Amino acid sequence: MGLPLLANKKQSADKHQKIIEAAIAVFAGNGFFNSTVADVAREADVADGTIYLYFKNKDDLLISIFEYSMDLFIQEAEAALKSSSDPKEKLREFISLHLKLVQKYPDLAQVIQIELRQSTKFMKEYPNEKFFQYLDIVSGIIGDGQESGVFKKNLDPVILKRVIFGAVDEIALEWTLMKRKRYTMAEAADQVCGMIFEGICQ
Amino acid sequence: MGLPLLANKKQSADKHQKIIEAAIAVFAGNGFFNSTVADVAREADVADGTIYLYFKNKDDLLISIFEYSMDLFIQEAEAALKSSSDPKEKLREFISLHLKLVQKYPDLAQVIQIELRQSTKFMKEYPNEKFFQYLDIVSGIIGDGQESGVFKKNLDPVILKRVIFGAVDEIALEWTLMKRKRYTMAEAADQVCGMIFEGICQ
Amino acid sequence: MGLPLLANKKQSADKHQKIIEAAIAVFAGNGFFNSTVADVAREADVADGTIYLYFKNKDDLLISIFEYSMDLFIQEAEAALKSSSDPKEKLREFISLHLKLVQKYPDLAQVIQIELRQSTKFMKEYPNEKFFQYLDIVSGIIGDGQESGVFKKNLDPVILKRVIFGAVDEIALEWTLMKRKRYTMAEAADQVCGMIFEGICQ
Amino acid sequence: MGLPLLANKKQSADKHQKIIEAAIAVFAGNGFFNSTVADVAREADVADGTIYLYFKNKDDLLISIFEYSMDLFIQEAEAALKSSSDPKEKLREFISLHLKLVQKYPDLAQVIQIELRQSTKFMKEYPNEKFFQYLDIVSGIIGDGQESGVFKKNLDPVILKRVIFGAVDEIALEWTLMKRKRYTMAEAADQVCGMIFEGICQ
DNA sequence: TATGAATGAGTGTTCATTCAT
DNA sequence: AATGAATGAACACTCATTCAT
Repeated sequence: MGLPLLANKKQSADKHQKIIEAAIAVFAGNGFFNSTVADVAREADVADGTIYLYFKNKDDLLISIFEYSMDLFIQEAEAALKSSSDPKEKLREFISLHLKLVQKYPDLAQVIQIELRQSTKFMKEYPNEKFFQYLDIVSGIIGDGQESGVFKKNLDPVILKRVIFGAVDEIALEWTLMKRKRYTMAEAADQVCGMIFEGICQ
Repeated sequence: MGLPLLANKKQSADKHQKIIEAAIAVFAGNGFFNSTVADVAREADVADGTIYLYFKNKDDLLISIFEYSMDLFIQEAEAALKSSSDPKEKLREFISLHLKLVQKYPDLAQVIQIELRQSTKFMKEYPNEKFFQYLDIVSGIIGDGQESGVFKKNLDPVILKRVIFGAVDEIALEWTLMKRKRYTMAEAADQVCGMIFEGICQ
Repeated sequence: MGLPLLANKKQSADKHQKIIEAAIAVFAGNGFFNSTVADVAREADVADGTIYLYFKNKDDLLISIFEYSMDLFIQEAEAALKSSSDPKEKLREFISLHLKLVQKYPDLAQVIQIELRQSTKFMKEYPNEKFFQYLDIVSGIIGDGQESGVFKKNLDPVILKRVIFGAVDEIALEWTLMKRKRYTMAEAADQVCGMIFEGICQ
Repeated sequence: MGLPLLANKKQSADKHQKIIEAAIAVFAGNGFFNSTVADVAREADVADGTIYLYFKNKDDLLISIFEYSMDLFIQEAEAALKSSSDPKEKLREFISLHLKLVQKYPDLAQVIQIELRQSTKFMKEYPNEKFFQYLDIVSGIIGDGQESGVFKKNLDPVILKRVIFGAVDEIALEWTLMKRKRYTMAEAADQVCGMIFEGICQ
């Protein structure tokens, strides 16, 4: 009696996951608004109605993708950042990781970067905690660096975290949309780190 | 005989402009997909059908906003950049200008930054020349700076222009979406320039 | 002062005629419902609004075509039927004429045969006098023929006129729609007359 | 487990049929172009969207009516024609049957005769096979009759089948549109057969 | 749980008609 | 008389969501 329940729970989790993954693929391919719930259902190989057993509505599906992916990103980031204690190395690691993740999960990245922003409703109303949590990894590193004297103290971490995220994310976005890749992610990471650390002036 | 024609032309241009402006306001407020053509018509104080006398369809309206705004941005940027010949000053001017423009035309900025990116179709299919033209102002400045020895030569202008644009645009985006402004655009411009020019390392 | 008026009247009549002819061409090509008033205006080389100076509405345009064409058909039929006094010859003449007219005015024929029938409203509500007048040419001939003993007296002219018209009109319709003509109208006229006069039995 | 599926299939077929019948009634009453899909839905007592579960679009509904009715006609005709082997009797049977069918399914007949012809697109583009199949029943009978010497050999079956169909169909059409019936279908059948077999000449 | 047929509100778009010029 | 810009009602079609099975 316990086992079947467990089995069901697992099956249930599997189906939830299956739908999430289907939604990521579908939304990345066609855009959130141009995709139908039926498209997602077909991709996930479930009935339309089944989606509503796992998600409140279509918007909830998008939000769930976001939370799922931010959890994934945060988890991977925290794991990766343990290896080093030097703020500079940590920041390099973070930038490199973000770009790697975009490369590893291109559909996911596209949904996050493009489709999510589309929903003004989402951007304005949804308490975007997970994203701030992700961003705060950056401001944490900056704060540590400023304390230990590695980074300049006159730079405002609130602004800086956005500047760094924006720079890295724009590169990631371009890379996602580019058909013929003109540079590797490793090259891009080097360039971005170079610029952020030392600036562009001679 | 010539005058009425002129008047008509002007009136016609006025109505075109009126619809564009209405669309910017509506799309910024609700998002492109959540706005109806009827909403735009109401805002522009014209009949629904009138929209279709000036624009092919709803998508065309979005694209027109984009072209209109990029023209505006490019024009303002070129005017502003004439004042100085120092690449560093020019870049500072450009960054400052972009942020000022976003502040001056917040609805327009929001449509460009958010609504436009939503349309995967748009991002993937529309030959995004005007945007590249805008971006190329940055790579032009970088190129000049590298030639004259002001900027480091080992940085790839193709990547760099994106990094700079991403950093600036993310700040602009956050500022647009922030309800209670926690910093001024001038402060932000200083911080961004500081980081870009000299880097974040001590 | 008299002349310009006359000239205007003539010009006015010309424009009326021009619109009728444009409407015939457009409706024949695309069907009444798939054609727009603007299409007709363009074809007639007048402004959209001008159509409404000469016709009450789009339906009126169709009815006017019908009346115009039936007048034309009746006029040509009456002229042609004067030449002979033999009912059999007259009927042969009528059949031949109808087919010739369809061949001569294919667009007109198509509008009458197809587009007119579409409008149930028209078929049911419009007092279809002109068409009955045309049909009555046939019953007149039959009546004469029965009186003079050329045609069988036990046939009901009311039914018969329809049978004959239906037979002829179906041939005309097929001929109008056929792309590669497989028989000439003269052949068809011969066959139809042969059948109607002598029947199909050996 | 099998039964519910069967029930569903049957129910599904029922709904398809229900919509077809509603469409026939609505199109016959108002004409295809003057009827809305919502009208059909209301008549069929289903939601607007349901129509699109069974038919591709409004045109498809019209075409489906056509195919449905031609199948019905062909089936009834083939059944009726088995009883006799005499070409003359067979032709009489066919004519009588066509008129009876029009009387039995007046709405259907009207849609076929009138509404279908309206759509130039349909008449020109739709590969009208079913209708030709129906017409070919007539040419088959004629061919047999000519072979067996019952019908004149100099008459072209291609033209003749149209002449006969046109004659019969015009009678049917008039009868459908006539409000006060001035003759019975049986009378009409007799008259038509008399004329077709023996001609109108004394 | 899972299904998928059914729903019906919602919307982009067309076009007959009007009317100020 | 003639224009054609403007109107706004109308409609085909879509799709998120529900619910009986």
